[in-house]
Amino acid sequence: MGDTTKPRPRLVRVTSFDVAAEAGVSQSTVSRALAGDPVVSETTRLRVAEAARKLNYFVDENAARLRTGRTGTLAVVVVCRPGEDRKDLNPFHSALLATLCGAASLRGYETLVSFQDGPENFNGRYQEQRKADGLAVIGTTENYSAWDYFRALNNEDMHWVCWGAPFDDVEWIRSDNYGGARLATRHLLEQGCQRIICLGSETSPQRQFGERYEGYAEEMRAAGLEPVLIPIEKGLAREEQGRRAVAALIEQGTAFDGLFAVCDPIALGALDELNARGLAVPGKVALVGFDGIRAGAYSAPPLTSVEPDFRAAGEMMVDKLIAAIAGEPHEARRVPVRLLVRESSLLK
Amino acid sequence: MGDTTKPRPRLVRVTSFDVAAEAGVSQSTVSRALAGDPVVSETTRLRVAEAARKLNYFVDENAARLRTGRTGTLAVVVVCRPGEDRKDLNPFHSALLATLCGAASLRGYETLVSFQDGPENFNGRYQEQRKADGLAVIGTTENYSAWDYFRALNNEDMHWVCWGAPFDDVEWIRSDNYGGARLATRHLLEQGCQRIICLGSETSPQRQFGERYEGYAEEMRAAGLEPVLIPIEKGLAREEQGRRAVAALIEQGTAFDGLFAVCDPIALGALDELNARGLAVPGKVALVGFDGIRAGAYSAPPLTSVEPDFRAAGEMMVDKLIAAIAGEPHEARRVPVRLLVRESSLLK
DNA sequence: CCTGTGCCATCAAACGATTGCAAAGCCAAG
DNA sequence: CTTGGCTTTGCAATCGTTTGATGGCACAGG
Repeated sequence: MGDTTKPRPRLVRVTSFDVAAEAGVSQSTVSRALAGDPVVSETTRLRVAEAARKLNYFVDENAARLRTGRTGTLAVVVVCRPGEDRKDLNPFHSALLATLCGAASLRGYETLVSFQDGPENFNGRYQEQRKADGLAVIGTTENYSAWDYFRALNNEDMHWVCWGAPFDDVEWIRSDNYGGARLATRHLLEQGCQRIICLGSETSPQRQFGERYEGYAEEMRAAGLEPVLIPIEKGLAREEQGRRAVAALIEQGTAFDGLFAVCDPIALGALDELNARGLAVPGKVALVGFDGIRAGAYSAPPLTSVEPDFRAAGEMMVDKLIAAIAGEPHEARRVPVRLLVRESSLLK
Repeated sequence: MGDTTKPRPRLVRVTSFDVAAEAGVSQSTVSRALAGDPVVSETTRLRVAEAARKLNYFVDENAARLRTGRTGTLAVVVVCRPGEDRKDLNPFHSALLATLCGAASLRGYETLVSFQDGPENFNGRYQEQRKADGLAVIGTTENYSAWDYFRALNNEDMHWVCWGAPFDDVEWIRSDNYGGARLATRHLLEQGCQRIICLGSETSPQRQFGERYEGYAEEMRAAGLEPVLIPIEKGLAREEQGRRAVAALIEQGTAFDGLFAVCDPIALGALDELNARGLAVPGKVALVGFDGIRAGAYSAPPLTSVEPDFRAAGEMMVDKLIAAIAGEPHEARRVPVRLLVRESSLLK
C-alpha cells in the first residue's frame, strides 16, 4: 500500500454527519438523499445536496465499499511479453486498453490498470482484496505461464474475462478472425492475385492466428486454390518474424503475388523485407495485415488491414464482465471486423 | 458505483478473525503479523502466515483504507482531444501511460486510469472520494478547459502532477525540449543542411512546442543562420497540420533542405506531403521529428526523432507525486532525451 | 521479595459509510 | 377522537481493518 511509514497527516475531514448537521437532518438521511433513494422527499434531497456542496463533501468510497461489498471498479491487466520495453507495447493492446477504460467509464466503473511482465509478482488478486469486482485480461500469451493463475480464478466468487482464448474453460471475447481472414483473402483474389501465401501459424497461443489461417485457407479452397502457410518462428519480435518469413519464402523459391499476414506487426516486418529485396508492394506483391494498428497508416505503402471495431471490443468485454458480476448470461463473443483498404493491396 | 441494484451475493468471507482463530492468536496480532510489524515474534508471524495461506485469506483493502486513510493508489487521467477516437490515442501518451503504471507498480502503488474527453464529467475527484492519494495528468491541452479543474486542485490536501506545463502554478515534468531541439538542429546542420525550417509554434498550450522552437532557433543563430518558423494551424489533427505546413511552405516559395517538426505526428504528416509532392526524403530534404513514437520506425523512410527516456518520464512523475504525498520536496523536472537517428535525416 | 525493563500479545476504539427496522408525522376514514 | 395507512426520517448495527493503550510474563538487578 505505498507509503507505510508515516500516517498521512489527516486534516479535518468532512463527513456525512457534518452535512447532516448543516442540513438539519440525520446522517442516514444524508446517505439516502445523496444516493438518490426515492424514499427521501425532494425538498430534503435538495437541502442535503446544497449542504454537501457548501461543505465540499464527498462520499468516502472506502467506507461505502466496506459496507456494500461493491467497488464499482474493474481491474485490467495487460500481459506483456517478458522483457518487452513498456513503450513498445503492442499498439493493438494499447488501443484496446483505451477503449476498455472508456467503456467501463461510460457504465459507471473505474478501471484499475496494471501490467504483467512475467510470472513473478502476480497482479491478479484484485477481487480477493476487494479492490475490484471483476478482472479483464488482455495482452500476449507468448512464453508466459501466469495465465494459469488467471485461469485458476474461475470459481463462483471471481469474475474475469480475457481477450483471445488461451483455454477452453474461460470467458473470452475476440475478433471475428475467421470472417476477417476470408474478407482479406477475397480482397486479394479480387485484386487478381493467383498465388496468395499466408504468413502465420495454425496454432498460436490464443488461437487467434489459427482462426485467421483457417479463414484464409477456406477462402482459397473456395476459389479452387491451394492454401500455403509460411510459419513464423517462435520467440522473436513480430516484425522480425515477418522479415524472416518473407526471407524463407523467397529462398525456398515459391512464386507469389499476394501475402496475408495474420497480424499487422508481422505484415510490417514482411513489408520491410520485401522493400529491402526490391519486391515492389503493391506493384508485384499485394499485402494485407490484420488488426488495423495505427502504424499501418504510415508505412510505405500504407498497409491494408482487417480492422476490428475497437469500440465494440471494449464494450463487449466490459459488458460481459458486468453481466458476470450480476450473475447474468452474456452471449456475445465476436467483435465485428471490416476491411481497411489502403495501398499495400492495390495491385495494379 | 456500477451496479447499485442488487447487493452482491456475499458468500463466506474469510476475515482476520478466522485467521486468528486458526493460528491461535488474537485478531490484532494477525493484522500486525501480516503487515510485517517487527513487534510480533518470528514464530507467531510464521504461524499466522501459514494460517492465512491455509484459509486463503486476503486483507480487505477497503477496510484497511478506511482505517488508515491511505489508498496506495495513484489516479492517472489521460486528457484526450475532444471527439478523438480512443484507438487513435496519441502514441506518445499511450507509451507514457504504460511507463507511468509500471513505475507506480514498482513502488507499490496501484493505478486508477481514466480518460477525459471534454470538460463534462470531470474525472478528477479521486482524492476527495479517497480513491487515490495523488493524481497524474497527461495528454493534450488543446481546446480543453477542464485543466482549470485540475488546476483548482492545488491546495494542501491535494497532490497532483502533470506532463507538460500549461500553467505556472502547478507541478510538472516534461522532456528536455530545449536540449532536444538543439540536438536535432545540430544534427541537421552536421548533415550539411543550410536552410532548415521549423514546423511548429512558439506558443503551444503546454509550452513544449515553444521550448522546442527556442532550442532550434538558438542553435540556428549559433550557426549564423536565420531561424524560420512555419506555424501550424490550430484545431486540426497533427498529421494534417504537418501536411498543411509543408504545403504552405512550398507555396510561399521558400527554399529549404531541412525540416525540424516539433512532434512526430506533424513530422509524419509533413513526410506524407513531401512524398506526395515528389520531394525526396532524405534525398532533397532531411527531416527530424520529436517524441520518438513507434510509428516513426515504419514510415518511409523511417523517421529520425528526438526520443525522451520514457522510463525516466514515468518514474519522475510517480516519484514527484509520491514525494508530494509524503510532503517532501522533489526537484527533478526534466526528462533526458536522445537523438534517435533513422533514415529521414541522412542527407546524402 | 520487590521493582524495573523488554518483549509479545490482547482489548477495544476508531474509520465513515449503508441499510433493516422502528417510529414519528400527517391525513382521511370510521 | 381513534384508528389505520402512508410517507418520511431517525436509530443503531454492521462492514473488516489498524493501532494506541494496556497487561501478562520472564528475567535481571537491587
